[in-house]
Amino acid sequence: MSVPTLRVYNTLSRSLEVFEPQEPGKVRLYVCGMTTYDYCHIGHARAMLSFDLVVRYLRWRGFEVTYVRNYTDVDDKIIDRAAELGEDPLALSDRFCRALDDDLAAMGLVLPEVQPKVSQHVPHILAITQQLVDKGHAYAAGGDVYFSVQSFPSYGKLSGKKVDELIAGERVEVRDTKRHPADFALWKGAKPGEIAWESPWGPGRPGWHIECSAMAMEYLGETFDIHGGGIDLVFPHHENEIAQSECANGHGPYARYWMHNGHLTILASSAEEADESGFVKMSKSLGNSLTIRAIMEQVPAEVLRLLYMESHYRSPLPFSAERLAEATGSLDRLYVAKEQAEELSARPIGDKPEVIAKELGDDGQALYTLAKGFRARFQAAMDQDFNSAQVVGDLFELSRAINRLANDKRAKKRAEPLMRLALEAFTISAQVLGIGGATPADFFEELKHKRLKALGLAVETVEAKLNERAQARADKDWARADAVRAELEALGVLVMDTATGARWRMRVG
RNA sequence: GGCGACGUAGCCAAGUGGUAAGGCAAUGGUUUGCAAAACCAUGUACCACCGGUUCAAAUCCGGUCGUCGCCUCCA
Repeated sequence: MSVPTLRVYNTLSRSLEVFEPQEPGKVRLYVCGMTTYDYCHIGHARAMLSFDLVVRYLRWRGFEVTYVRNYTDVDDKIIDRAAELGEDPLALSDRFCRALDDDLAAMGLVLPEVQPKVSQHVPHILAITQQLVDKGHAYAAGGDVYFSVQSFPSYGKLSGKKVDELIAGERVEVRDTKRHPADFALWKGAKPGEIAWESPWGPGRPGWHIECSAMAMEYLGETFDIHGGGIDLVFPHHENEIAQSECANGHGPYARYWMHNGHLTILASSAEEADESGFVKMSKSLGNSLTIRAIMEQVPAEVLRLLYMESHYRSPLPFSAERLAEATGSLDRLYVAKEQAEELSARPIGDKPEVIAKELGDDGQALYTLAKGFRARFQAAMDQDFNSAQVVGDLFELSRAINRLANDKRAKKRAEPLMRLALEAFTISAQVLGIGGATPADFFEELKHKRLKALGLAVETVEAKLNERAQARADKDWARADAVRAELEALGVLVMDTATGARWRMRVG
């Protein structure tokens, strides 16, 4: 038997690697956070959720994780937006930092140990810049300071780009002040009226990439384990981070494993955006973004989580209203099963699950096998580059086994030990995927509440109709009862008659 | 054009060389006053295409086509 190993896809090597942290048992992780000039959209949420999964799993796996995620609060876009609104740039970014905090908290993300901001790390940034100038890797030009890509022979090792080919690219910003078109600003001289800090090269502010190097190294050291971010950051952002950091330090590696999440894509809204597949990346510049808060008004946060966890974090994820509705139904299904399991495990009967499994025949054995093996299968799947999709599939199989047993009147009475075992799977899932941890009743309530609100319906309206229907049913006036049910359905309310009275839920989509 | 990723049933989606999880949708059934939910049953997916390696490939290699991403701000 080999020791179970965690394998991680490393963008640097374009392959799955066995994960071994620099210091055994401890993981230092840096994730590129958001530039806070607006509300975050559900594409950003995917990045956040992807690394939330990574952090939670590493911890579940026994690693001690130091998680750093920054806010980029000094940036051209922030400055532009602030100027537009006549607001102080730092006040504006602070406002959106807090909005982001609210969004992420609502989604139940674990909090990083450190959440540094660029504006609080300018001295360190200047120190690194000075170091790079001193070592001949950077040069001042005008009020700016540029990093010289030609001074770093392995420039391009992350993205697979070659410096020579970047010259040819017409898309590289051409400025006379730069020695090479691909050189990038470490420090940008301030234009009149712009937010600025003093520096040996005059007043200015940090360039885009340097802040992550400064913050990552400040909290995690010159070499740390994992650096994460969206796939779009590979070039130039992460490539540049490597260059400037390894040159400043005089050694590599900067980050040992580079992890990148795939994009959320969305059906193109306009013809000129549309291509063969019809799906394009969600981004603010394409004007097709849906904010996290807008989605969370419609459905519980866990729905988004399930939707994301159903795909592997590196795959592109086509988002649509239909898929959101589908995920809502799927999550509902999981909670129906969980509720069954909770109800049937309420009263302990004191028998061992394996004994009960035998007693209850095939269905009992099936649930026992699925529930007992869940932890091992979970780890095997997650060890393979965080394969949450496989885990979700397993959860559905388990749910079906729970429901099957719960349908059997005789088995019901004896199922407690098995149901208890099955609920452990939900606990694991809740800990790591953040799915299935709520009390079913709470989940159903939240879903109802959000759907009603989205549709502008009052609970009282629904309840009045339900009462009316209950009366009609009591009178055995089926025509009347069905008519009321049809009215409710027209409103999006689905009614389910149970032994303990009618229950209802909101249709989604 | 360069670099990278991907191409699995109507849709979404796992798959760590040994003959394909799961979800949605659909059809039939059990259940129900009728429904809904749940359960059962039903899908031969030429695993994009063409070659190659192997006793054995969706899985490895090469080529072709297609899609997406990056090469400009971007999670």
